[in-house]
Amino acid sequence: MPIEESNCKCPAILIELLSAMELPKVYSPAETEKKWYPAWEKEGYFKPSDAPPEGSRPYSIVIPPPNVTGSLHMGHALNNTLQDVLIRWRRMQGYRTVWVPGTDHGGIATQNVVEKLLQKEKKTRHDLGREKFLESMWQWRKESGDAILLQLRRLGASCDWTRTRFTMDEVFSRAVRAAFKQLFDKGLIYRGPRMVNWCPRDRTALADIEVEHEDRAGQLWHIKYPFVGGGGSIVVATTRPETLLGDTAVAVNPEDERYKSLIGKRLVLPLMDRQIPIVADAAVDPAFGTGAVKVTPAHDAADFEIGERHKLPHEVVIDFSGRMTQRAGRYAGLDRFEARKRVVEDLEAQGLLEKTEDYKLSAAVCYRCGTIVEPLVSEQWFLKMKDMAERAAEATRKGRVKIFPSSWEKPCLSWLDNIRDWCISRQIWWGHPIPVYYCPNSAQGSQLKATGNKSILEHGAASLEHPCPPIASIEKPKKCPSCGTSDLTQDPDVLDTWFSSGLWPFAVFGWPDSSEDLKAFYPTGVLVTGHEILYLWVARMVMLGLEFMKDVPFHHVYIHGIVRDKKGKKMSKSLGNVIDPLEIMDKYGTDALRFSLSTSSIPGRDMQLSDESFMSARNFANKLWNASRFVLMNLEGCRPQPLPSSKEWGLADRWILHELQSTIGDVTAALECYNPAEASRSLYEFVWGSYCDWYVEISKVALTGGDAKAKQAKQTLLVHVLNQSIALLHPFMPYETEELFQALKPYLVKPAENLMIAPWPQDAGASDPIAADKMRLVQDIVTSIRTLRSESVIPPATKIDCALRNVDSKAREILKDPDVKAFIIFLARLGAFDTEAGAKPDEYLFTVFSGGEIYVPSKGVVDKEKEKARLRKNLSQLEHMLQRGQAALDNKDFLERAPKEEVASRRETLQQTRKKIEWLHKNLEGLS
RNA sequence: GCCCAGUUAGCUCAGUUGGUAGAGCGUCACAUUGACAUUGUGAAGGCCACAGGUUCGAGUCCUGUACUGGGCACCA
Repeated sequence: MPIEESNCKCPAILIELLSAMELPKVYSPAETEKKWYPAWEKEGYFKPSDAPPEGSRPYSIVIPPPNVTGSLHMGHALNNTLQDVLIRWRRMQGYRTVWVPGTDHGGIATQNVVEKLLQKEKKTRHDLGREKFLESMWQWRKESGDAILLQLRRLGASCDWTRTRFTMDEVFSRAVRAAFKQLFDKGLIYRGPRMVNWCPRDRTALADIEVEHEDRAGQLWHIKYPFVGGGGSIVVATTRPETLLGDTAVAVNPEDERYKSLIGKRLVLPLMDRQIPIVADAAVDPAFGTGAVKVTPAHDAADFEIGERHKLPHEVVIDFSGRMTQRAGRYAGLDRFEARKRVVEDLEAQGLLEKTEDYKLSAAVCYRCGTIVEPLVSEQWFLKMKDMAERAAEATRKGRVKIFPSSWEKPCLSWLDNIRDWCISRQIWWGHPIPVYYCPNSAQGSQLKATGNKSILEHGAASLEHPCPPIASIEKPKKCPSCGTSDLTQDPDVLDTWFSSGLWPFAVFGWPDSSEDLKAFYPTGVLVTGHEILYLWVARMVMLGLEFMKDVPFHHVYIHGIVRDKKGKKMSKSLGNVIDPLEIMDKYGTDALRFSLSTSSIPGRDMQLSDESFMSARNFANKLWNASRFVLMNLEGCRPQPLPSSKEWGLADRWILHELQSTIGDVTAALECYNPAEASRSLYEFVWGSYCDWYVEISKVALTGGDAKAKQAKQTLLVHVLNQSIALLHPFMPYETEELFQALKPYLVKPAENLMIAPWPQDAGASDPIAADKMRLVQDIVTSIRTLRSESVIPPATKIDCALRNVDSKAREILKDPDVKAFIIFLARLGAFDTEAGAKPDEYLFTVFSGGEIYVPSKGVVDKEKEKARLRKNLSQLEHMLQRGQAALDNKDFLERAPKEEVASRRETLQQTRKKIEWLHKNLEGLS
C-alpha cells in the first residue's frame, strides 16, 4: 500500500537531507528535460497572460516559419535557441510575452521533395494530375509537416502552441487572398509578358532574388557572321552559342570607330541562313570581347531591351523545359546543352568558329535546385515595388527598423534602392492559387480554353475586340461583372511562397480582421534570422507590413551567423558534415547545446561548431550542478530568510555581491544589444571563475567553523547568489536551472512557482571596489604560493608555513582584515601564516607578490640547484618587465605628454618590479 | 569592378573610451576519502597578417597590400 503524501510526517530536516542527497553526482539532462517542458506548458507559461499586471508591456516574436520539408537542423537549433533566450529573458523581465510558432508551405522546395518521392516510383506530377498531386502534397504535409515543431519542444522553445500557424491553413490563405486583392485593386499588381528567370527543371519563373550566381569555368566562343553578299564577316563572342539560333541582330556601340561604317549592313546568321541587321546600341561595351554583340531578344534580358529599342523580332528557340523549339530548325527537340555542343561543332565544320577562349563566368542558377536558369519571355504576375521599397528604406533610415549588427543595413538599403518589380507568379502547383478569375471573354480565359486549362505562359493567342478584364477576388465570384457569364476559370498559377511569408508578422495575429492580438502584439519586438533571407523575406515583410499595417513589422532585426563545421564549411547533407542537433541533445543535453550555440553566437559572424564546444558547455552544466549540490548539502537547518543586512556581510560576501552585480549588468546589457555570446561568457566566468573557484571555496571556512551566526549568514548568501545565477542562466539553460530552482525553493523567501516566471535579477547597489581590491590581494598571494608549490613540487595536500616580509603599507593595511588572513591560510593550505615576520628562516623557498616577499620555511627539503633555477626564471621575467618599464620612463616625451596618473602608476609598478628583482637577487646569492 | 566583415596562443575565439595581450579546448607537471576527474592547482605557449602613418605610447585610430569569407553589380 503506497504511503499517501499527507500522511508523511517526516521531519522537515529529513526532507531537506533527502532532497540534497537526491541530487546525483552528475547532471543527467534526460530526466530533467522530460519533467519540465510538460510542467511549464501545463501551467500555461507559454501563453501570454490574459490578466497581465498593470503596466506590463507586450513583447512578441514570430518564428521564421521553417518549411515543412524536413527536420530540425543545426541552423534551426541556433535560430530558435536565440529566440527562446530572448523571449524567456523578456518574460522574466515582466513583459507580456508571446512567441508565435508555425510552418511555411515552402513552395518549390516542398514540391520538389514530394516530386522526388514520386520519381522513385518513376512518376511525375503530371502523371497524377494537379488534383491528385495536391492530395499527396497535403498528405506529406500531414505526415511530416510539423515534425520540426515537435523537435522545437525538445529544444525547450517556449512557443505559444495554441497560436501555431501554417501558411496554407484556411485562415492564413484568406489573408493571402485579401492581401493580393488589396494590392490588385490599388493597381500595384499587373500581368504581362516579360523576360523572367526560368528554371527548366522546376518549370517555373523565379524572382530575381531567387537566382544565385556561381563562378564557373566556361568558354567564350568567337563566331564569324558573314556579310550578306560576301566581303568578309564580323566576329561576335558568346558564352551561349545555342542562342545564336534565335539571333535577330548584331549590335555595336555607335561610337565604336571599328564598326561605325557597318551599322545598317546585313549579315547572314550562321546555320540558319536568315538575314539579320547590324544595329547601334549604347549598351554595348566596345572593350568587351570583340565589341560586337549577337542579339537574342527572346533569350537574354539585355538583348530583350536592345530588341525593344530597335523593334527586333523575337525568335523563341528554347522552350520552357530547356529544349530547342521547332524554330531552331534541325536542332529542334535537343536539350539546350546538347544543342550548344552541336552548334559549336557545326560552326567549326563550316569554318565560322574563329576561336574558343577559356572564360570564368558566373552562372545564374536556381536557388532551389541549382539548375542553370534560362532567361525566357513569359506571361507573369508582377508586384510594383518602387513605392513600397522607398517607404521601407525610409523606415530603415529613420531607425524605425534597426538591424543588428548594423553592417547589414547598407546592403539592405542598396537592395531596396535598386529594387525591380517582383515576379510573384509561379508555375508550380503547391502554393496559394492566384485569386484571379477569367471569363471566356477575357484574353487569358480564351487562351486557357485553347490550351486546356494548363498554362497561359505564352501570350498573344487570343485577339478579342472587347475583352473582359481579369477579376481579383477573395472568394470565387459567381459571375463576371463585365459580361455576366458564370463560366469562370481561376488562374492556374500559384503565388511565390515569399508572398505569403511576407504577411507572416500580421497574418499570424488574425489580419485582415482587426483582433486583440494584432492590437497587442504588432509590431513585434524583434525578428531573429540568418542573413541568407534578408532580402528574400525580411525586406519584404517590412514593405508589406508598412503597406497593410501602416507600421513596421518589427523594431529590431537580429541577424545571426551561419552554422559551419569545424573546418569552416557550411553544413550540408551533400557534404556529409552536418551535426544533428537531436544527437547532440541526446549526448550532451539540451542545455549544453543551447549554451554552446549562444556562446558561439558572436554578432555578425558565422560560427564553427565542434564536439569540443558542446563538451565544454556540458562540463559547465555539470559544474553548476555540483556547485548547487554542494550548497544544498550544506543547508542543514537553514530556513528561508531575507539577506542579512550589508553590515553583516564579510569580505567575501561583499566581493561576490559586487561581482554578481556587475554580471547582472553585463548580461542584461549584452542581451539588449543581441550579444548572447557576451552574456553567456560573462555568466560562465562568474559562475565558474568567481562563485565556484573562490566564493564556494571560501565559504567552507564559515560552514565548517563554529560560529553559528556566521554559518547561517553564509548559507543565506550562498543560496541568494546561486539563485540569482540560475535566474540569469535560465534563458540559456532552462531545464537545469529550473530543476535547481525547485531544489532551492525551500530556502527561498516567497519564491516564484517556477524559475521560468521568476523575476529577472536587478541591480542591487552592491558595487564595492574596496572589497574587490582586498580580494585581489588575497588572490595574488594565494596564487603566488600555489605557483611556488607547483614549481617546487610540493603536493597541495601538504600544509606549509608561510611568512611575509617587506610588506608595503597598502598590503599591510589589507592584511589587518582577519578575513583576508583566514582566506589565505585556507586557500593556500597554510599551517602558520606570519604577516609581519621578523627574522628570516634558515632554509626556505622564496617568491614575491605585488606587495612584498613570501617565505616558505622548508628545512631539509630545498634542492639548492633546482631552487636557483626557479628563481632565475622568475628573475628573467621580471627583468624583461623592468626593461620595458624603464624605457618608457626614460622617455622625456612620455614624461611630458602622458597623463600624470599614467606616469605615476608606471613608476609604481617599476618600483615594485625593482624591489622584487632586488629580493630575488639577494635570495639567489643566499643560496650559493 | 564596388562594398562589408575577418586575419590575435596548436585549435575556436574575447579584447569597451589608445596605456606592458585574455578565456575555453588541446599540451605538460602535480593532486584522487574533497560539491564536481564532465574536477582542482600550476606551467609552457603570442613581432596581435604585412607595410607605412598619427601619437609620448597602437591589437585598438588612419592609409595601403595580401589572404579568407560574404553582399552587390557586370557577365557578349
